[in-house]
Amino acid sequence: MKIATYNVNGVNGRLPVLLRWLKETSPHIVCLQELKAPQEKFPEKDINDAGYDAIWHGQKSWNGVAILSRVGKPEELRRVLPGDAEDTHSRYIEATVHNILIGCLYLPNGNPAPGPKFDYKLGWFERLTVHAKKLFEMKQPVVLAGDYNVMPTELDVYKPERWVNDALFRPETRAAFKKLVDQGWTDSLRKLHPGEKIYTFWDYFRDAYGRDAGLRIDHLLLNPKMDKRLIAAGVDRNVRGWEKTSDHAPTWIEIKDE
DNA sequence: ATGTCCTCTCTTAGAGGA
Repeated sequence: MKIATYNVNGVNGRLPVLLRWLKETSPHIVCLQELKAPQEKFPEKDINDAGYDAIWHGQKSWNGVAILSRVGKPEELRRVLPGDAEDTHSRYIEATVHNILIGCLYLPNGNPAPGPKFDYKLGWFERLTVHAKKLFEMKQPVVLAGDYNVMPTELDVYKPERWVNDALFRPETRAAFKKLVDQGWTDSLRKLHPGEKIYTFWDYFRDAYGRDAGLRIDHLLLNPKMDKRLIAAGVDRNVRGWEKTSDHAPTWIEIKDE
């Protein structure tokens, strides 16, 4: 079974790309981020016609997350990350799918740093870490998938020295990611491809994709129950080369069926 | 500083976000 995460950068503007990718690769469960669509403008019919059930949490203009499944309708558990009643961004949705707990997240970008946006990012990260601790301790297999807006190590950036002051790579951000992973989570792509240069995002600027000036910022973290079933992991980087494509590429894991 | 692409609006150009 294949579980994927994909920051689509506008689910309606990107619909042909999304549908083509779903058709060509047939992932069983998909986490989407950056829908950039209000709740009522999610293309539910097209998604259903492609063979997927979906739940989503939209927002006008920005953010927005969804979980798609062709192995049973996602049973929604929550659509807000706990810990801040004032937080109105739609950046988290969680469901049980096929007896797997799926957390789909879109962590704040945080630029410019330092500043209020960076503070919001670190605060969100802390709330995620608190919530993840509870999920980690569950008996069920758990996947925390999404756009973390973090390059965990220098290996995950085409030119680390250029990014040290950026919110995606500052020491505080990397430390926050490490604190989360150190609860015991498996960084699935890195586990199966240690030492390998893998990117999931290439800027639209200056032909970043053509130059392979990329970043690895989309991650699938697994608890031990899920890690045991991990078979393969990768990035559909060719999708980044399609017309009218997102700046992210779909990132996925393959797991053993039980 | 810049580059590009998305969405929305006091809309067909500019702002905000990434």
